[in-house]
Amino acid sequence: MFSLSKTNLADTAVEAIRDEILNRRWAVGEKLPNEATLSAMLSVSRGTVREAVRVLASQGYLETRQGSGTYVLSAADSSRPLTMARRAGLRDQFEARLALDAEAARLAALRQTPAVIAGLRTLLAERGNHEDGDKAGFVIRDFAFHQAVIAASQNSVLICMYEFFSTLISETIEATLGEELPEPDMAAHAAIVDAIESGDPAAADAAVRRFMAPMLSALDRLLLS
Amino acid sequence: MFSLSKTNLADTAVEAIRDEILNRRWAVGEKLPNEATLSAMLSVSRGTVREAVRVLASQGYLETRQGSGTYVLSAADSSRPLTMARRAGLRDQFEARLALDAEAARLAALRQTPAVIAGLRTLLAERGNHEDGDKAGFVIRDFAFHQAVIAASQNSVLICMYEFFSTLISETIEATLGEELPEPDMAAHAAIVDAIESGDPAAADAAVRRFMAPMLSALDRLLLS
DNA sequence: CTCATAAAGTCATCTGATGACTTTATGAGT
DNA sequence: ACTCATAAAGTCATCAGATGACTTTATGAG
Repeated sequence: MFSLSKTNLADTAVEAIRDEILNRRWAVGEKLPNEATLSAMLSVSRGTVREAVRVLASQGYLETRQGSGTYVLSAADSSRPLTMARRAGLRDQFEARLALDAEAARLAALRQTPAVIAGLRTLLAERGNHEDGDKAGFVIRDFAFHQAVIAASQNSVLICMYEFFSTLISETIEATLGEELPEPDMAAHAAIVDAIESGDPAAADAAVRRFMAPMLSALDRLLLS
Repeated sequence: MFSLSKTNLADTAVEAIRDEILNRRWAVGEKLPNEATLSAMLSVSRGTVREAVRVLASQGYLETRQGSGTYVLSAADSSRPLTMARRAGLRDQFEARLALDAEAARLAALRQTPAVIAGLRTLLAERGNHEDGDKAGFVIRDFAFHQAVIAASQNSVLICMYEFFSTLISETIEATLGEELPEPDMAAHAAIVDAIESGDPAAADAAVRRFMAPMLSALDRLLLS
């Protein structure tokens, strides 16, 4: 976790410059000192400064203009969204999942076909029930089912969002196992598929909310105690 | 949009190496040729190769081990979700926005306070109406209002998702201006705030859906014609 | 005051060299 | 044969200096 002294100079330089940017040492649009000066400030060679600057440029913090200088492009922490989301409370994670799952179910209901419904039922059958044994495998199969619901929405942006936050979502699934959270049973899962098959978006939305409700209220009870 | 020939050598090297990684030229865990060989392969100096490798290492593709070599860490395209989402159809983008906005409105209704409601109304007043003049400024102010609704949900994951896809969302807002899409007026925006103030999550959800419905159906008409 | 031109400033790239670390080869001792 | 310390080779990390390309600023003639 810590990288005190064991990291190389270039990475140290990246950190140093990034910190200065985030601390608004230079305003957005402002020009940084030239490479020679930076190299003197950080006590590293110009080549090392260039490696650091190029990394920060590739991450959107800086922009170099040949013949002119190096400029601050943005002081926004681009990696913050994901890391912050990971640190967020479980309650927040469930609520965010609900937003994606519910909307996807709505769209899936509007666009359902017999083939897709059959695919969902197959995945549900393969998923089986959780029996303390293969926890990791169960998480994967459970996630596959939920991902298939998202895919059934045929909305590429939702699919991307789900993929982007997939590690997060796997963690919420994992959290329900082995904890005091009620793991939704087969019937609750099947209800979602049934609602999608009915073609009624509101019903599909409601099915997902009924599915998540026990977990959320159990979570509230845990947080209060 | 294209950067044919105008790009510098180091960026070209990054592209070249990244492409080879994504095309599985080297398996995950496999060692790349050493710096001297890469520099010969790409016809650039060793320093340029180092800059490229360090960028790819900072993005999680490569890992360098001093004294040993450079290894492929992952062949997964980490930027795919965002770029794919950007390429998605406008309809998909609106639907995804609806998922986040609707759920955020629900939560905001549950957690509303007079201060937050007042803040939303202030933002709405500042936003004003679109009058052909300052298009960029209007987009920023409109986005600020929608972002404030998300913030009112007090859900950090939703806030992160919104921030992550903020460029996408700005584009959907921009798309409604100057196009044949109906731009929701002040009353439609105010209705969302009113619903949140009422404290009824279902009403807040419905308000957002009513808000988006005209845009979605207009979009459908455009796509059919 | 205008504008072409020179000068200065800065990044882009190359070359060569040295140090640090890792991996592999070696060979003596058992 | 086997073990293991040691040497050798391979590789990345870093530095220093030099040249070219591009941008910005200063200059001076008209």
